[in-house]
Amino acid sequence: MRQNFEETTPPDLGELEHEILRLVWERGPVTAEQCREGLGRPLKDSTVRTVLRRLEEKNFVRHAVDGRTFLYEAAERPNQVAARAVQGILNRFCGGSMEQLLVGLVDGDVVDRKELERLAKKIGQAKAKGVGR
Amino acid sequence: MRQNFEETTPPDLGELEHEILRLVWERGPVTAEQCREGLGRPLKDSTVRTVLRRLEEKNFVRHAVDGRTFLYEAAERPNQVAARAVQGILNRFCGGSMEQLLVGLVDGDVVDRKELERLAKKIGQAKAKGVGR
DNA sequence: CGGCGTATGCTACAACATGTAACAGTACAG
DNA sequence: CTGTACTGTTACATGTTGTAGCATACGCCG
Repeated sequence: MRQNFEETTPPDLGELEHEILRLVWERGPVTAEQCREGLGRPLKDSTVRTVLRRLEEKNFVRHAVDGRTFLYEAAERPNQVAARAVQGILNRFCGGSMEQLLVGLVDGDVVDRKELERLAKKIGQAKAKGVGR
Repeated sequence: MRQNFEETTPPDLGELEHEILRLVWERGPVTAEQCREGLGRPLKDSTVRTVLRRLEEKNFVRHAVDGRTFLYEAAERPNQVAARAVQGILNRFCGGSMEQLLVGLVDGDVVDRKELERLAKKIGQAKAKGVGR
């Protein structure tokens, strides 16, 4: 009965799932084997495959088929996943108020007041600049 | 092996834990019984007590003793919990870059570009206003 | 004083999530 | 046609969360 507030919260990811997702992000399309090599620990490839499959079920990655090998790539960019996660937090803890959230971030020293202002301004000005999808 | 990235990520909360925590926030110090009444569903009081105890273990609430009754109150305000959660996301998905996070929020339509700028400016100006702890 | 009602403390248990892996099946290289 | 490299399926131990029962303690009423 994992949390799934208003369909926006990504399901939780475990530590290993995270590590592997990170690898997929960093190294573009990867095979399970390449993933396994990228990890610090020596895990069986079946382990890595299982995790990749779960990540795919959760729609964090997809795979293409190259010959008979799966090439995994991320389904979303990290900051989009982050955005969805934040959306969940926003709803859960801040009653949807972005202002409350930002105030919390500043109060909690997650970001400096001035820094936030600067970044927001910067982003605000970079209008429909082709950074997006 | 629940995620606990750099000691900043709050442990996950289940749906019921959330509901109850929300009640504690909304109704100030409450007894387990009052909590139970506040819930929509009819849950046994032992259920509510268990959840409250777990919330306390996770440091989301504390309790004072009034006679032989526990009065639960939140340990942190919601937006502080939110801030810690966001900190975790920031580390996990954005390599700690607040800019990346904000860009994601705007890209993902979690907040409007202009709105973000407006809020940031507002917060930036409300200097050491006595809103804090 | 003794029982009742009300709280708390401790324990339990099912369902699900996650880490970890074995084993089976299958298709291509030689 | 046989081994090798992949995928598909299944399993299992642990930890988390929802949900609750039972034992126990303490003060009040008669």
